[in-house]
Amino acid sequence: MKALYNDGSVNECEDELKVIRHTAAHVMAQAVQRLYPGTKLAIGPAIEDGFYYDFDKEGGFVPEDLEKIEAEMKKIVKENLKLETYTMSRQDAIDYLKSKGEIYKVQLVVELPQDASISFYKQGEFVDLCAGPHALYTKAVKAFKLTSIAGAYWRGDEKNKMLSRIYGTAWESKESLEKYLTMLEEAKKRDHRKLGKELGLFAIMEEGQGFPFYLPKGMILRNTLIDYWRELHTRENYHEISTPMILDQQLWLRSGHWDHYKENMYTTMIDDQIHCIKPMNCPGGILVYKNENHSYKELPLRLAEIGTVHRHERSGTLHGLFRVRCFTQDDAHIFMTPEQIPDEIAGVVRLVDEVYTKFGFNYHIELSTRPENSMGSDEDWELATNGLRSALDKLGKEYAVNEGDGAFYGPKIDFHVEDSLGRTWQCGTIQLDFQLPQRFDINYIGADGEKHRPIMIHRVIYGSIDRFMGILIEHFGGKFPTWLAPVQVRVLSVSEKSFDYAEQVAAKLKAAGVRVKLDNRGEKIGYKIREAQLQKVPYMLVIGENEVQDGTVVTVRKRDGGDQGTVKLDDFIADIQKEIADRV
RNA sequence: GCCGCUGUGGCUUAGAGGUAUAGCAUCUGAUUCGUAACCAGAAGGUCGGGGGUUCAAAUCCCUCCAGCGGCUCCA
Repeated sequence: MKALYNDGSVNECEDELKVIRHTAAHVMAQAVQRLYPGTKLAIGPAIEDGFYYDFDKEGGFVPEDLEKIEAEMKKIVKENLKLETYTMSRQDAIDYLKSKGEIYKVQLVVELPQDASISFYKQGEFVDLCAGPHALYTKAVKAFKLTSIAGAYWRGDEKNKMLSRIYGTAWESKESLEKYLTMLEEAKKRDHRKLGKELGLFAIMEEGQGFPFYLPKGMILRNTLIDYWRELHTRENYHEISTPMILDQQLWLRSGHWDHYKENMYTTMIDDQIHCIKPMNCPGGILVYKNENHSYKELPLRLAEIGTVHRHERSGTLHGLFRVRCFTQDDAHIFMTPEQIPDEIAGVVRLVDEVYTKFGFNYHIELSTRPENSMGSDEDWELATNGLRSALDKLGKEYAVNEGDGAFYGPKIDFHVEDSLGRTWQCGTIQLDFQLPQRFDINYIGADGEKHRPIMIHRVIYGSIDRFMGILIEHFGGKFPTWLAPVQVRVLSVSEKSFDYAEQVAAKLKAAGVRVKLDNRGEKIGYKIREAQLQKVPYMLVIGENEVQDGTVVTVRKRDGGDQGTVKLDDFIADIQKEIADRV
């Protein structure tokens, strides 16, 4: 596709969708200004999957406005206006925008570098300050839909005025648009908040905003994840500990959390002394390390903790299990010598890879560097950042760099998993920390008999077990593999004549370590199957007179494969036990 | 926190100033049935909380609470 660049040239564009979406944003702004004269424009970029434009309009927009705007946009597309571009001198641009009352655009021009070329794009009566590139004609915007209205601060700063943002999506063809909208529908069906309710996994109540309740079935899923985690960490020579939920404020002053994280911490008074509900497990882990003397021979020392933390997140940011105020980390703190850094990082990266692969996730890695408002010296930060970088390079892992997104005590490697719908979520992280060992003055005795300072890694694999569960629910759409399924088998009797045998079958399965539920209600078999299907139980065993007569067989129905025919109960048990043990 | 929208029995939902809809789930009875919903009946709601307007409020107004979308993508 050819695009119009702001030097006036027409060239093949690199990113067709981006050009279409950016032009769609202009078409939308044009439609809005036609329908609601006096509406001021802020910014309107192309984004992933679509575009938005921020408007300053008295009274904002209501949902019905979207239809009107969409209709006007279709008109503009049909008019097939030609896009033109031209530049203005700085002062002319400011004067022009001022004359039109576009105060936000004026501000944008004022903040542009002195030597910047100030370009405008024009289509019909509509003119917008813009760097382009854009489509040649408005008809390029042929497949679009406005999706939502939202508030957004001018320049993303909450001290500024709240503007009205309209989001839309735009594609190169009607088919792609349809496909995208279908994907959105599918994502909605898989929403973990919806499935969590339907499958009886967890609940969030008004009485505890951001504090999830786990229901019996959710608890099975959660414990199964923890069992798997424990097995791996035992194998990898981690030592599991548990540290208190509430600790004296002095600890948090020393760790630096009080300075850097105070607004997110809950506190409580104990005997007139401020105590903090832990928002992180690290200070506790350090106290455990400090509890005794250590030799270099013990290093690396890997202390793991299934640690529940509480953080005050702003009410508007809460979201199901993805963003909560109480969650449990599969945490570990590794204390080591500087020489051990590369191997330890590599070990964690391999472990993360093993776990994510087990769940069928693809993932990508990001390296986050020093943020503003961080503690420690430049040298330490550089050393730590290079340590992470070289570990990743040595492993040959590809990664993106996220400048300024590190923790306040050190740089980090983040793992972003991609679910079955192609969305990504940050889960695992490895953080290198030179600060806390200093602050707590921890050390080990080296081969030279002298004290040395260990280096510390903070790492999680699931991240938050709660969030990971939410991701798993959406990733599998509630259809968990057998080893994770809260109920693995439902035994369904056809009629009263098979109640007794059904009960025996269920008892045998239970004894074999299978999570089984017996359905001996006086309902038709079709009804029982429907309910088991809706609950997404992997296996259903239909028990009727045929099975009773033989006395050793069951008829198997699979959640995804339907009727599997009749097999020996012992064979079924052996197969499902293997499936569960292999965690496939 | 901020902006916008929403809030009706456990769940999904009708209702837009005049006595609270329906389906699913629940309970009771009947049915004994072979791969996604058998039939009949019953019970269940101070319409998110509080305040106001009105002869009369689920419905209009104020306020608080909660949920949802967004506030990161920078002409």
